[in-house]
Amino acid sequence: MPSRAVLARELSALLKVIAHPDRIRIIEELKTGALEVSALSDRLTVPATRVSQHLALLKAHRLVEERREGRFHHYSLAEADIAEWLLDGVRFLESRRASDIAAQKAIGDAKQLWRNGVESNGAANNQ
Amino acid sequence: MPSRAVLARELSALLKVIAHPDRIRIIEELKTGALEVSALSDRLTVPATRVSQHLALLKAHRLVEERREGRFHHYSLAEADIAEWLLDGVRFLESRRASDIAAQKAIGDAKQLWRNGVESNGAANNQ
DNA sequence: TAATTACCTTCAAGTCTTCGCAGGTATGCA
DNA sequence: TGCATACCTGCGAAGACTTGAAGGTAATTA
Repeated sequence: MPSRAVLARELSALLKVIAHPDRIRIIEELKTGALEVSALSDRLTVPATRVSQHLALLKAHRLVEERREGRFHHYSLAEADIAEWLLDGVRFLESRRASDIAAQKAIGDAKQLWRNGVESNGAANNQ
Repeated sequence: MPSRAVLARELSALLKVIAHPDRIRIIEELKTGALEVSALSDRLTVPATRVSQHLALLKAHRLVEERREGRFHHYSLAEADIAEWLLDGVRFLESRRASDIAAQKAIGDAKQLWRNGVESNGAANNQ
């Protein structure tokens, strides 16, 4: 009987692991197949040391798997679902961003009206 | 043209906001309707000050909305989608936990066999 | 008016994360 | 054997997050 509190702790631990720009990009890059550290380093333009540290963390939480071949370490997603789920998050974010831009425009329009001194306008009593 | 890097930064910022046990539980509680601070404090058994601080953060990122009525502040989810999305994450976690328990049981069984010295058993060569 | 309730904000301490660097290991090649 | 490549690990500084305490505000009640 995993209590809600326990589940929330575990989920937050998982989210914390994912919640880093570099690590999100690593997961995205690995969605299309395994890559080695240097390749990821190039694609993200992030020092290989840092990539390696991120990968160690992702691996510790079993989000990626390591396969060694000679001196190369190939990393791949341990669970493809997670990448899909992440992508849903991106979609959510993009729709929010779109509405942000609309809201920004509305504010801009309102300011424009205000500057022009159109106080006879009935819709000017917000805040 | 939001670059991948920018999107990854924004998504990680959003995930960081969500990635806290208390805040995950707050989002879960609000899924069924608006609640005031003291009600959340009771349900999570977390000091009201802390709940208030979490809510302020969630509100700043527009994950929740505030409606004031007398001295009560009712909070509700600003975007229902996000709760659904979170729930997908929980499901993912639960399936992973289930397989963990299975793996754990397999290890336990193996240890049991090992203790009993049943080395003639063909299925005893996992790690 | 004074007290109470419900909530908010600021602050300081403790903790956790991130990052580059220096120094390691393991593999391959000459 | 020596050297280069590909990667890893430990360390410490800088910064971010979490938390309770103290001291607010605003609305209700006596």
